[in-house]
Amino acid sequence: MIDRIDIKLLDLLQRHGPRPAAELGEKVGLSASACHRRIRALEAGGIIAGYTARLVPERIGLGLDVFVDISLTSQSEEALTAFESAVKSYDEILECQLLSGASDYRLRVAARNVADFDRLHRHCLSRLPGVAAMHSAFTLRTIKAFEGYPVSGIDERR
Amino acid sequence: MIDRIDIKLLDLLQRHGPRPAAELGEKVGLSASACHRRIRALEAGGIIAGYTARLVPERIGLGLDVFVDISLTSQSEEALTAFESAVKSYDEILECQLLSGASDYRLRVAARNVADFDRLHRHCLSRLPGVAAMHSAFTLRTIKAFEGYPVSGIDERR
DNA sequence: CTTGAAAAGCAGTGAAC
DNA sequence: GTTCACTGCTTTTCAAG
Repeated sequence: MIDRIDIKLLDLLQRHGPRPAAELGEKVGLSASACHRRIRALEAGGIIAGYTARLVPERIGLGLDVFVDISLTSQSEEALTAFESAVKSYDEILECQLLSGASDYRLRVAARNVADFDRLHRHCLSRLPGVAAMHSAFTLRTIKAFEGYPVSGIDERR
Repeated sequence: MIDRIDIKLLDLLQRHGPRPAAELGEKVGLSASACHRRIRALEAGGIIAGYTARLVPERIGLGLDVFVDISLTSQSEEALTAFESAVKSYDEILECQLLSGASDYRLRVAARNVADFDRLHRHCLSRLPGVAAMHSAFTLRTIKAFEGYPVSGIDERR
């Protein structure tokens, strides 16, 4: 269902967005309309969820990137649900996963600076329900920022 | 320099990508060309780094999301540099940060499944230079996936 | 059923106000 | 910041493989 050309397309789309489809077609050796059809198919097939602008966090004043690991006092269905819906309601929480291992949840938070993180901590993190312990780790330096999934290996992976 | 309209624009661009600028303009109360000019200014100002297609990892066979925390045997300049350039060379490593706290580095890795992660572990992680200890945490469930920075608070943050 | 060329429509782009 | 006009991309159509 997904062939080499689709993989190339996905790679280009991840790197450069939906810029002139004709150009994309040229790069993968496809006519403009054929390329257009494939992209629409990838969108319709739920492989492409949508398109976004990649913002530079420093340039919008969000220079501090923090991981917050949290364990809960209770693992009951209600406790998890309450915690998760609180997490979803805060825009400042960028990501949240339930992890294997020691801590239960890992959040990712962006703040302007340490003082702003303190504000976030009081205003948002401390209001999350059922928190037993919280541990923050600051990003000192980003070696590699997320820039898309490795798509070239899809065929080997199927 | 960045006003309310820019903030609205950034928010829309993060959510929906660079889709018809005329539509964007309408939503923020701007003519098509005024909107276009603002977007170009945001791009030229380095606030917008580019555009990407958001892929659904499960649909490209990458159902397993893993954090790998790593500490090094040496903190020397050379050791850090060697480690970091190795990290950058592997496409399978999606992200990498230098963190405060116990572990030195945190990587994020996407794999097809547990067996594929094992392959990655042997083929890529174990080849990183100067690793003293490695600890992996699997994402059991994603409560909130990254969908852009909270842009509405920028003006308060300046 | 799929592909590519061409036509029609519409959005992006720049100049003038 | 807006209007207008033009260029060029996207999208549809249609005919051929």
